[in-house]
Amino acid sequence: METIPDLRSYGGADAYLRNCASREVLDFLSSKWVCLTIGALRPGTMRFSELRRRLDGITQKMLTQSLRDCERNGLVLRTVYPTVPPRVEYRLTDLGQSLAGLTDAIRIWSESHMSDIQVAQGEYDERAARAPEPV
Amino acid sequence: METIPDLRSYGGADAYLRNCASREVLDFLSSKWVCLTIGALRPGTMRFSELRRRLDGITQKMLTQSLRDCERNGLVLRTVYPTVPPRVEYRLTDLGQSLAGLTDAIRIWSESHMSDIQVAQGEYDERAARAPEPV
DNA sequence: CGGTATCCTTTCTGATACTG
DNA sequence: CAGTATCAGAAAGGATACCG
Repeated sequence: METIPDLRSYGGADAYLRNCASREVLDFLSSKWVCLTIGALRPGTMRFSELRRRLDGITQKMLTQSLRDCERNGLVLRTVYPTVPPRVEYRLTDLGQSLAGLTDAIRIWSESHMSDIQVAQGEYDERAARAPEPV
Repeated sequence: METIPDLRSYGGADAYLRNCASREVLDFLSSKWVCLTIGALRPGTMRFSELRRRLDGITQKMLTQSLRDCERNGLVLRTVYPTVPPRVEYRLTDLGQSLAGLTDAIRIWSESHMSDIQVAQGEYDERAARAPEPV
């Protein structure tokens, strides 16, 4: 017989609680390059240098770190071919694939609502500048 | 007649480019508390103190900052009732609602795949400990 | 109640140099 | 090619005190 402790969240996990492990997962997914890294790997296998070109502005260090973290969390698989020079390929695991659709949705939302947000920012800043304090 | 410049991304926006404004939007959505803040407001209006209790572990400063940023980006509406003591209510805008489903999906993924990730971490760390360097 | 302001620590990030 | 190592600056985040 199985225990089903709390069906409001999954397996008792609740990211709103500070000590729940899912909070750490969410924090990891919120790091700067994870969304773009996962998204870049979604179509298929890529080499390190290909990823570096795709993720415009990323440094070697951050790409390495992002890929290592993704690998450690089971999202990305790293394959080294012992050639000279070395060839290293990255691809999503099944777990990574199950996430990629969701992160891509966030990225596409960012792209498609970019101008809405710019308008909102402009209005907010103008209001803030016009009414610094009610004297 | 409409101009449709580049259909690979939305309105020409491409978060993979470092200077595209959508990159900033994506970075903002990747900040630590945004996902939980938006998610907490999804069911309806909430007061500051209610949010603070819901987002376990958040400091007053970070909640204020997160809400201000969301407000500035047009995701959240802030309403002040000039009573004593003051009553301040927060709710999602239509733009915020259009995002909330996506961020909630990420949070739920984190909760439902938490144990998969913990297993992956354990395996990765064990491999790293067992093969520190091929001598 | 719902904040601001300040200080301080930690984490993140980038730049640079070097390596098998 | 695909990293690692180190350093320094920037940014994020937290603790605390105070305010209308």
